[in-house]
Amino acid sequence: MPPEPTEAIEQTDPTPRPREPLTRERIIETALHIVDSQGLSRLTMRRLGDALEVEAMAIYHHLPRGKEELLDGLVAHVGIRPARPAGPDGWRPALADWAALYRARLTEHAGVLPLLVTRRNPAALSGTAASVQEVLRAAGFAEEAAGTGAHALLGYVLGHAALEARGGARAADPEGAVDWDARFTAGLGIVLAGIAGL
Amino acid sequence: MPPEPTEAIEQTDPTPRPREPLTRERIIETALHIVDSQGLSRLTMRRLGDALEVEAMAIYHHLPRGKEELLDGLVAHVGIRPARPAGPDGWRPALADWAALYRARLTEHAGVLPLLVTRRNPAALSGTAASVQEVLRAAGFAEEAAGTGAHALLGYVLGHAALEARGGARAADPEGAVDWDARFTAGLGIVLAGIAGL
DNA sequence: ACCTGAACACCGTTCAAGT
DNA sequence: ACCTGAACACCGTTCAAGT
Repeated sequence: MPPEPTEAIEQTDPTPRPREPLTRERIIETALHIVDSQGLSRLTMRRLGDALEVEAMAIYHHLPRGKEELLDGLVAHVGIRPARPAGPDGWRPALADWAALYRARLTEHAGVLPLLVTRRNPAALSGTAASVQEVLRAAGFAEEAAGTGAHALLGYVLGHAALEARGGARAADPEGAVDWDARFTAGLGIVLAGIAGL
Repeated sequence: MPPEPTEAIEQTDPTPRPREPLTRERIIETALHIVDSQGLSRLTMRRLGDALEVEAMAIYHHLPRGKEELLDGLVAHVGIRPARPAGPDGWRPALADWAALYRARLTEHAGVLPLLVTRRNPAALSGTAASVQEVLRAAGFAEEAAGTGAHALLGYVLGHAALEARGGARAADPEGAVDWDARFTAGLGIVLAGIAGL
């Protein structure tokens, strides 16, 4: 018995099912997957198109500013902001939780870290700093102290994540491995204690 | 009276004088100048060759690993390490001075900041961390405390420089300009006080 | 030893064209 | 509206060749 025609076509044609439609969200998530698995330098519009099963030029229809907009999207995608705490003394655990979570996301997606430092996406980093400052201000800190604390904390988290992500910075410790979790937490304690003393 | 022949040649020939010979040092300094004035993205081997009045391919003779080696050279060129203090209590001013100097270099050459986060040049950042840790260890800190302090301080300096360099991170301060010098010094005080309490 | 010229395999992006 | 194909002006890097 000969095979049913349409079935035979479906088996030989390499792309039988209609593809999921391209969206900004799907493009950025696929790009992040490439960065995580292959590194930032291997994220090209052509390779991204391949991963999306589409020609590279189709991406420009959803991200008119091209690769610039793609990289800005990656930065915004990994960033998170602190939640406003309930009680008046809740700022310290709230910021400690946020810092731990932010650090986890940054080390998880270490490939985007250089973008945080390069991109002039004003909303990304300054918005995060503003949120931290607002938490401190709501807890009763003066404007200037809240600003100092926000930059000290965000700076520490970013910088420590950079040290971790590079795997380097072993700090004269040739044989033993550094316990980065413990080290981050200890440094975080230093910064938070210093902010409390403002 | 007709002009003296060799002089006439010197006036019409566009490249009369013998060029300074190419060296690794001169290549890296010229590259840094391009990064400072035009941005990291405009540093290309061809443009660097133009600036050196040489074909791009000549650079490979002095930097066999090509652009990779060039970028590593830039990172090493802007980095500085803390000096070992004289007295036993000198660690705090010594590290404060170093931090201020390092921050100044990083913001001056903001274009190389992304490279510090990207480059897997193990000697660059880990060597700096090791030097800071050694200053603390020599001041009597235990191994683990010295490591924590070194990473906290270096992390803060790197992260704060990143916040500054992006100009962003205005922290809910739409109208007024941030006094970055004062803010860096205040945050540095927080971190150093925290280290002293270890 | 040091530099050049031509070539290769890539990039990001445009633009007219297809459906 | 959404995607494609061909083209343009660039990249980093190689390699044989010049001096």
